[in-house]
Amino acid sequence: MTRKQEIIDTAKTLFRERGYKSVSMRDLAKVIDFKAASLYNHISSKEEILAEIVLDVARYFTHEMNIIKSLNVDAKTQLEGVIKHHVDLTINNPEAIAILNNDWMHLEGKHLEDFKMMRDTYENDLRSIITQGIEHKEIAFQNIDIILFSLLSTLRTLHLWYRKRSDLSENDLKKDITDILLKGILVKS
Amino acid sequence: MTRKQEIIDTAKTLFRERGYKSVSMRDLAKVIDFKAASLYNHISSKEEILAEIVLDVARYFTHEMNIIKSLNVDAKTQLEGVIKHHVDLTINNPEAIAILNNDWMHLEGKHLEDFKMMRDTYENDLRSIITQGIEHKEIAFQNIDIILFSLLSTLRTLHLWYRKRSDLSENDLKKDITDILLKGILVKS
DNA sequence: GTCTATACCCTGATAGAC
DNA sequence: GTCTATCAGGGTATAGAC
Repeated sequence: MTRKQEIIDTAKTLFRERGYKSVSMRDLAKVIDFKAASLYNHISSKEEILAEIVLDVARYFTHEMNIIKSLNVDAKTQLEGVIKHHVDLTINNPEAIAILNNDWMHLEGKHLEDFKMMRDTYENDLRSIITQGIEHKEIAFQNIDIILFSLLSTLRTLHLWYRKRSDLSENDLKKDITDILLKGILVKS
Repeated sequence: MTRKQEIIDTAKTLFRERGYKSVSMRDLAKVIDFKAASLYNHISSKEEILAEIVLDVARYFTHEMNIIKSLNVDAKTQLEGVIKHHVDLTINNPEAIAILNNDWMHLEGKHLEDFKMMRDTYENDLRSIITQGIEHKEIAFQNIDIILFSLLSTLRTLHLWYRKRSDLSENDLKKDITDILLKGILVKS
């Protein structure tokens, strides 16, 4: 692991616990037994650390969504795929998801622009899947935005709950979350 | 409106937009055409402003939950009541809900303790309602914590979505949210 | 690549004149 | 009750020795 990666990993933990704005470069340096000035040999600014954390996850979500879109399967299967990769990421990188949720607003300039673009594209792609599901009568409930909102609310805050209930196996979690999110949406078959 | 209330109302807007830690007392003072020092004639610290905002909402939720518990109605009706007062508060005080979600961790001492106590009590009350619903066969899905999590995730982040879709009437929002949250949980009748 | 020293600015908060 | 002046501390970041 490079020094830069060590800095980012440490920042992930601290940013999640206390929030980006509440963690100083001195705090960060202390954890890895450095002086704050030394951090700047590996990163160019505090905001760069935030951007690496947040944009990395955002790119991952974008990538996964593109795979799902390319599969040419029905809406239900696509939604299952979306839920699956949210759960995967929640388990493998909960800090990054928490930071993305809470501190994306502290990105600056092009980082902020890129983030918003990826987020909006992701939401639009998901909306398209839902619309398709309604057209093909796979989805019963008619209000597209409410479905979109309800799905994303649950998936984006999953990390808060997995923390308390990490005794749940990955597979059980996937099954239960998929059940509760889709059974209310899908036409009973 | 007292001066103190004016300060708190202004803080609500700023804290929501930029986060508690990113808003300085000078920022706050500037908006209401004050010098920062003058704020301290009305409030004793920055954290007191946060506490007033957050604990106010927390007390409101606690109060509403106590009313619902006292009603002696079935679980479905109780859940509808919970959803209703979340929607009410989202429409009437979205800033406070956003700040509660994002910045409660910056409360200190007794304020922090009180907040956590009220939050935990609320979650336990809601869990009891769900448990009761399962026992009385009103609720089909069996995993109590997943139901609790899914409900609260959606209700707590409703403010993010109402902002974008404030064209929705209050009643339509209540109906649609109640539908999507309960139809997946309740036994088809 | 890490350190010490430090620049420069912003922070919450207080003292005391008016 | 508002102001000016100020304090003590902490923020990000850089310069330059080693």
